[in-house]
Amino acid sequence: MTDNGMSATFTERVLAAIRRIPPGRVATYGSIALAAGNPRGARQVARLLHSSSVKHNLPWQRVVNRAGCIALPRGEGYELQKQLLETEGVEFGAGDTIDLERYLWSETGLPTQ
DNA sequence: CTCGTGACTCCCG
DNA sequence: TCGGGAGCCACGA
Repeated sequence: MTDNGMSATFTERVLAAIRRIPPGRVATYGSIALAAGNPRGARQVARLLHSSSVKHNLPWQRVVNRAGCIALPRGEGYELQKQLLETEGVEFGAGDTIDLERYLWSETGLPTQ
């Protein structure tokens, strides 16, 4: 009771941040964690996605690693994620990497060129 | 309470 | 250039 219900947990904020990623854009685990208030929570973001992506109906495909690559292994969602992103207009370059300079979504105003 | 886990990331050699 | 190791930390059992 000492705490009011307004304080969202890290998890809640992560889910909210992921939901804010617009179609055709991507975010990294680290950027989501940062937006959720925990710059070191990248791994938790990954874990949350793994356990709650489908359950919470999240745009999980818009989260990639810092290198702009899909983190999922081949055959375990990799192909699906890539296709979902391409459908949204995200282009993949050599090595199936996404140009983060161009597609990375930032919540802080984002001057994306 | 403790312990294992993980779709990460950074730092070295 | 590339790979391995360690750090981190919330969540579920």
